[in-house]
Amino acid sequence: MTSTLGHALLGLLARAPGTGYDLATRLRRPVGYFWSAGHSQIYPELARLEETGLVRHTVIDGAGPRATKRYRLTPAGRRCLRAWLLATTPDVDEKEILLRVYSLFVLSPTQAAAVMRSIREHHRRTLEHYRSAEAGHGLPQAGAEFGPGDTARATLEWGITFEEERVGWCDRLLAQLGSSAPTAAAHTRR
Amino acid sequence: MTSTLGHALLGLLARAPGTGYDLATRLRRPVGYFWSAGHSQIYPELARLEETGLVRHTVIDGAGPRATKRYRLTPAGRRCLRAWLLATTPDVDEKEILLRVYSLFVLSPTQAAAVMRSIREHHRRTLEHYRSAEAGHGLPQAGAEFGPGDTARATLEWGITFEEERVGWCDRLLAQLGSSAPTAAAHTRR
DNA sequence: CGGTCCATGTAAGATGTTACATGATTGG
DNA sequence: CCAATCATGTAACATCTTACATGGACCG
Repeated sequence: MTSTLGHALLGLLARAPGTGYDLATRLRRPVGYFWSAGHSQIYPELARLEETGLVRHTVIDGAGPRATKRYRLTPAGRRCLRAWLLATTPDVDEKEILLRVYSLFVLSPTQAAAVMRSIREHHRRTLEHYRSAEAGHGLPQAGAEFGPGDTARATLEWGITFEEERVGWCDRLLAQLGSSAPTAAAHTRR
Repeated sequence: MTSTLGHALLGLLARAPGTGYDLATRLRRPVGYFWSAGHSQIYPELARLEETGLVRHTVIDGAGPRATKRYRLTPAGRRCLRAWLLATTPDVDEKEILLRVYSLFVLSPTQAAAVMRSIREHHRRTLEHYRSAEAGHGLPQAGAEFGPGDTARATLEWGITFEEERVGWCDRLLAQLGSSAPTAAAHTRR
């Protein structure tokens, strides 16, 4: 029911309470390194989250012509965030994956490791797909001229590099999580 | 004036003519590795491109209850695509960068190299920014507990790895462009 | 005879961006 | 005095996703 932006806000509020304005700047940096939203999206979303009982505000004194509202996460909001992180994800997009990782600290290390393993698996599968596309039907081999085949190959190679790095990144995070979890051995050759 | 999707379609048609349906599948794979659009976006966009004179269709026989239309790029469409590729871009997003590279073959190697250098510069600057964020004010160092600092660092490290790889990728493409014809002529293919 | 591929379109809804609107305080 | 920062909201617009609608050909 709750949108991606809603979960992003819950994740930010899980770190510390804040005003809508504050959340907007915290979205720009550091979350903004991979995703952002304008304040015109944030204010209505906070109102919606409050209606659902996931956040709650108290009026504090501050600048601005209207009341300054400090929002904080409710226990129900924290439960909602945890449930979202643990939900089996069909085919998530980039920003959502990074957003999940960003909020992963609300879970126990064991649960966090489980989420990371499923993210790793997702990237590993995509990587396999790209590699078979590269080997398969294929892009014409580079000739003397720089042509459509070269630019198509360039974008595919980018995808391969990207996914390889992502799998490695997942592995590093899993190691940090102190998981003795055996990650399906024998990974990425190339 | 023309949207990103419009330029994507022009880029696809620069490779080969095709129906809307065909363009939709060509967007899914291989372009879809980094960006995609549904047919409900594509059909109206093709109509708009035709109004502007950037594409033109001829009715061919095919399946479906309606007329099957094969679209092809007009000379004006090719000019528009080239102009878009060469336009100085303020702060482009990921999908747009990869889309540019994908269509880069319509430019001369010299022009393509210039575009790649500006893309490289963009990534290098972002990388610098991330690195100073990492060194600077900073994320608390890893403690015994896995906490918000660790997930924030993880996403930042991802950004750094990502941009590093991108710069390297640009360099490899530039090398390929350099070894290809340094002669500025005969780029009017097809 | 049911599913998938071809093929084109419209409509409704969610999400994201840009602009309008207001106003106090602080610093150059 | 001009600009930026804090602070909240609405409105209009662009874009993206999902669903509705139609129908022939071919395969199992």
